[in-house]
Amino acid sequence: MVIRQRAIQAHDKQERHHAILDAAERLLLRAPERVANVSEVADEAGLAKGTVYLYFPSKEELLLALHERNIDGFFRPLIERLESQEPLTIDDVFALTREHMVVPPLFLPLASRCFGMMAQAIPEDAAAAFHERMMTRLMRAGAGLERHFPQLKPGDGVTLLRHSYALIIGLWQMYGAKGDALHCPISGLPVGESVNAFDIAYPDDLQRALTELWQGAIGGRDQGGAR
Amino acid sequence: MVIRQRAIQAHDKQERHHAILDAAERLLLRAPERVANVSEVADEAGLAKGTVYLYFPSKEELLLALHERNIDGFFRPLIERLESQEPLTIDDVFALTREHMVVPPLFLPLASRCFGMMAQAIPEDAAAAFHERMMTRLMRAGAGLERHFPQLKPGDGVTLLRHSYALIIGLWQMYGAKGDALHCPISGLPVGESVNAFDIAYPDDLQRALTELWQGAIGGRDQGGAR
Amino acid sequence: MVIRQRAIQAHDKQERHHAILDAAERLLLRAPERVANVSEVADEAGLAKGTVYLYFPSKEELLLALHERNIDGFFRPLIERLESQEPLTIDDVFALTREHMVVPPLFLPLASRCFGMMAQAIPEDAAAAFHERMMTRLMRAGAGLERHFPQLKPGDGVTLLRHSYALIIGLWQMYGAKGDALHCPISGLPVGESVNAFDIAYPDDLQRALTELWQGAIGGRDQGGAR
Amino acid sequence: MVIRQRAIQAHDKQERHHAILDAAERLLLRAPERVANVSEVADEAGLAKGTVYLYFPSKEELLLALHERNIDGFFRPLIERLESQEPLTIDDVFALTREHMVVPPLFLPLASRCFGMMAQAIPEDAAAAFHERMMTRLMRAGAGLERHFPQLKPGDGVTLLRHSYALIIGLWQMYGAKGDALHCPISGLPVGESVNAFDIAYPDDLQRALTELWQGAIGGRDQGGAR
DNA sequence: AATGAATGAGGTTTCATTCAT
DNA sequence: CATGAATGAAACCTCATTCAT
Repeated sequence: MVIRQRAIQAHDKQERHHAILDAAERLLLRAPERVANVSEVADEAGLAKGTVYLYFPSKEELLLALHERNIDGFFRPLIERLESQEPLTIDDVFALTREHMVVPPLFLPLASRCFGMMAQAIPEDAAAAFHERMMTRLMRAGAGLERHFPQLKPGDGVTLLRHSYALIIGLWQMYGAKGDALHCPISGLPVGESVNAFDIAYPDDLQRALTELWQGAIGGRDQGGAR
Repeated sequence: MVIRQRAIQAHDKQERHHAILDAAERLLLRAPERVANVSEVADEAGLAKGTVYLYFPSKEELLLALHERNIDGFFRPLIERLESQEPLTIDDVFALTREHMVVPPLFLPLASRCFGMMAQAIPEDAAAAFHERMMTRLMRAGAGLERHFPQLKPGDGVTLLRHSYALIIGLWQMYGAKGDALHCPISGLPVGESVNAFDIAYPDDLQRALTELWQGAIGGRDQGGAR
Repeated sequence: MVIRQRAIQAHDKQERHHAILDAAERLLLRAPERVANVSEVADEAGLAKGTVYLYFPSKEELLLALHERNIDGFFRPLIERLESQEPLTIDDVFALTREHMVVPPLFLPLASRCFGMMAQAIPEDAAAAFHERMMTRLMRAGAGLERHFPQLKPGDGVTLLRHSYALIIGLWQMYGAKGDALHCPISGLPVGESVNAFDIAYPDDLQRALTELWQGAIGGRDQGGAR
Repeated sequence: MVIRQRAIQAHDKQERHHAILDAAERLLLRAPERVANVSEVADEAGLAKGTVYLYFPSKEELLLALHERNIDGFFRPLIERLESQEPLTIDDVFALTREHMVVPPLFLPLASRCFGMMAQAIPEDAAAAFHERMMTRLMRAGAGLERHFPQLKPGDGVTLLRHSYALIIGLWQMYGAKGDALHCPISGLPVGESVNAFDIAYPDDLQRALTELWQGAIGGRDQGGAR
């Protein structure tokens, strides 16, 4: 994809921002385990290497921006749903999770990588700004959760979201980058034919784990959304 | 540390194996966030770089071996306890977890790193062998768990261990390498003073998360160890 | 600094020329060791990067123009003084040198840098033009010198100026950018406490060196200005 | 030149050290104005890039080492001569200067470049060590000078060497990298045919400048070596 | 068995300059 | 005239691994 025009309007810049993220996304989809270098991203976006650095201060912040876009793709509909009047069950939350985090092939690998990055490769201030935005999302969603599930005491909503996220990421890591075949729970390696006792895929495994977590936190799932 | 000149006896080789792992462990303890390079490990072990490669086929497999040693430090006492006649409560399991996984400063950072490695840097066959050994441990522990907690159906023990492990790792990653201050659940960044609603440390947070998971899986914790 | 929108009159162009040089000068004063990049110069001048290139064909020629302005600040009063009827001593020349070359913090670092540039970064014709202007100044000053110091044969005035300039620059380089503490004569490094035999600062050191040079060329300094 | 053997003996390492310096020297001779990159140096030496970094911690320190080798080529015979019983004239010193600093085509360009480097690219401790060695040489030579020229008071020998070195470098810079044709005294540009009033080459010009400097410091040259 | 010298791929970022608007 | 978005060359250094000794 070759972009010919210059991005002079703020609007065009937004668009170019997105175009670069899109390029990174395509590369990541093509080879999720590899960390594409900026050269490849630029090529894929039809831009010069230097141009990418006009839009993102470093490779790491580019990846983080992509991750945040993914995150937003989950939180935006979740919050919207939570803040609507329509009642909501645990299964509705799980469905949203599946739709926006589990099914998109990029969310989990990228989230996993971003954990490692934040600590070392993202400068303090950029990290703090990202953090701020995350917190806002999280607290809105947590508060919404508490409204829909009266069993949750103040603060429990955020905690539950946090624990769920931990489970989603932690469990995903056991399954490795493929995400469909069963992997060794601790090594993350695919289970060979000789040991197929736990023949279960990540989505179902996660569903079960989350159910148990939420059951422990909220009680029976049937109570969800009760007014 | 001075090493005997040559390791010819099998026993000596075992010893040198351990000496290298010890060296890697010391370096990792000294700087948990850094990945020591092979040179440093060799120096620390009082050996030459090439010698390390006589005992470990690659840097990654060295780290994996260290991780497995840590894992074993958890599973050995757990299985021993599970296979003894003495009754056991959920809290006993949690206490073992804390003692062997949470408190040792190396376990979690290394486990976290190994997840990333397995997918790309460990060759198929080495991974399979590691996997085989892990499976054995896991199934013995899972079976023991099922014996002690009759609410668990066959296979549930292993599943519960697996989900717990996911939670332990996933949650730890949110707290970053420090492990004491609270970090943003999604960014992994420390929570500033302005947002201190979740002022809780990893060990307590994990305890709560595990409790809810096990409660969901087993029922009230008071039922644990019931005969 | 706000600049009038467009420079159409020749006068406005001159003004903008100066504004850019002023900006470069301010930046250089702020961080003498750094080479400011064109972006910074443009920003400091309140202009766009491209605009700088309307006034200077390259970054190097911009620096050279600034250097020439500095040079002029020395030659103009020197020539004026030499061409006046008032008698003049060696010390008068040294005082002018100190005032216009040694004291201004920019002269020497910039002169030093320009030497390196001329050889490789300035195109032939621009260099020749610069050269032409320099020659004019130099010969006028040299001739004036010969008038005031009859010991000097024709051509000696220019030569003496040339050698003095070499000494000024060469010695300054030994003292590095700081210019106050003594540095190793050959390495340019500050002399540590253990070797403080030559505890002397650049201005005094230079004074002594120039005195000796002029003494060798002219004879005793007391003969200067003799009629 | 391909080097096949490994440098295991200390002696071989010295040799390889030299081989790398030789390679850098050849490249510099081929294109004095260019700064060869490490890749090229390695190629020229018949080694891999990494190997060069085994012997020199950085490109800058490599160049500095080359410069020091040059410096040594001047100081070693100078000191030897000064410390021998044989009488010595100013002209003898000038002859040594010419032979070891002016004639070798690399000395001056490299010295000039090293001035710029020391300030920013050489780490403190390496610079200090270099400095220490320079000081030793300089003080031995300065003391020897004072022995041969009794007009010099204690400390004057070093000072004179220092000022001479400044003149050598400063004047050379005016002549640019070519070193033979006349260049503009201030711009460093070659003097075109139209302005050939100062038709003199660097070696002669330097000779004259040094003569005047030493004359100012010591007195008539005929007094040199007088007992 | 042990050593450690040699290898060389790999990826980031800067910034002078151009040119479409 | 003025802008500033886009370009892309250029060069560094690290370190896992190999293999000659």
